[in-house]
Amino acid sequence: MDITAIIEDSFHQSDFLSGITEPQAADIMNRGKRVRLKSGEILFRQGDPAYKSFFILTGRLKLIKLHEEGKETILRYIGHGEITAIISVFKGKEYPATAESIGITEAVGWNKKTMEQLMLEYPPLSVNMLRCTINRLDELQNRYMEICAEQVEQRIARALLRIMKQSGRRAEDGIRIDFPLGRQELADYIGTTIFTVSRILSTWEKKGWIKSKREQITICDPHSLMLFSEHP
Amino acid sequence: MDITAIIEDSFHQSDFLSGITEPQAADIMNRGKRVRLKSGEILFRQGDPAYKSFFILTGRLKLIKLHEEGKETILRYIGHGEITAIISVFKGKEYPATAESIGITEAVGWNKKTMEQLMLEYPPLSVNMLRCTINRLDELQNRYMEICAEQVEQRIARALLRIMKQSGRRAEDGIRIDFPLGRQELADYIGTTIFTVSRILSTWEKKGWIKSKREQITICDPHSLMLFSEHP
DNA sequence: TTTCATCTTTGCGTTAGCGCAAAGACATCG
DNA sequence: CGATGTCTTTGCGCTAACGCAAAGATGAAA
Repeated sequence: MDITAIIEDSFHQSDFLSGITEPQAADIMNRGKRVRLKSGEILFRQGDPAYKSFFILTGRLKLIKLHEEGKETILRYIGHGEITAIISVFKGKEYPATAESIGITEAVGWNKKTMEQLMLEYPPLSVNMLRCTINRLDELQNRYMEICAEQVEQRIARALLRIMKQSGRRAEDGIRIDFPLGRQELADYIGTTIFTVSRILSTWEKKGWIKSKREQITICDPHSLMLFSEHP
Repeated sequence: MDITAIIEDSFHQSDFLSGITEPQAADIMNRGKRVRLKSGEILFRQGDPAYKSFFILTGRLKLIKLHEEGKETILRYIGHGEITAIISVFKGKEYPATAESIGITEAVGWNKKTMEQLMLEYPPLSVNMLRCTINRLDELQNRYMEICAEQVEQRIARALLRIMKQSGRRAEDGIRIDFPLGRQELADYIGTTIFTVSRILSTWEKKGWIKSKREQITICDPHSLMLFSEHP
């Protein structure tokens, strides 16, 4: 896919580029370094010095935080038009998490110096970055509250709905999550085990709320799921 | 306490004011509205339109997020030199949480317009706000990972240590958390119940790691607690 | 000092969810 | 096509933590 086409595509929905004209966006993208990842490659690794921020053009990243004991937690999925690792604009920081591609993924990366320059030239960028960060904080605050206050079943419902909103595509039988999402991953996203996720998805499938294959989930009845997530 | 003295005090440790000179800080503070709260008053309420950001001069806030079912989660404690509700610089947002004072608390509040003006006049402010937000996101990502990967006992240990770092004061018998912190609050902070917290603190008290009175905790042996939090 | 409200502790029964094991389903590759 | 590796399901026993109840401690107010 050609970069101008990609930019045009990302352009209209990107929070990061709001207030930026299309030619300006093209300039911004051209001044970063293009990265192409196959599926499952690591873009940056938790603990490494954070020297670049990235903007997703196509594909998707999974942001994973590793616990000492080996368990991993999925902080979020990052889709096209989104920015990540903003932390690199500050000195001496490390990446707080690992980013792994899901499917073929293209991104643009800027180092600290370039990003500082861009922020000077395009003032909306700073504010956009602040807004993006605040939105993520807000989302995580909600998830934190949920994990504190809700039972596993309810949290899985909310997780599915959240991921559906961010990455759902219409299919004939419902709304399909458009990237491979295994039971273990869902477990790592909400803080439970693969067994519990599997059991719960099974019961929902019997109720007709969802359909699922290996690493593939379709929500057939979002309404019921939503009702349940609010009044389990 | 006189405002110039307060500013001088906050000044040297405030992430929000880094890169700002003392007279500039005084100007910034004078252009906001001063607020004085008794203990337990609400500064802003979750769901209300977010029209002001606040900087804490003295005292402390508790940031609480309410769940539908009435359960509340404590997102963080905000001490002097810290800023909160940055979200108010964006249009049409609501406060995502409630801020309640702990002890007599003084703050400065700026509305969107004033804050925008200040950000133009003092460029470091934007970057500082971004850094503050990123730091908070980072802290919450850590807590999220912990709640996903660790057992209650370990999480209480980490919570105590975290709060100790942020609000601990030397006392003869250890490091005392310098604001009233009840068992229920600690439970709301890490996502457990008052009973479990009470039981665990009791065992630690028997081991001599902590001393505790009503709403008052002193960490006598931070080292043991830290070892435990890492290798339970 | 007594009263009252609030906070804390502890015992005890219950349970949601964990974690292992083993079998089944599915995709990939030679 | 069979073989292999990965993902998923399900049964089963277990335990960490919950949640109630009731008693005890503490501080503030009257």
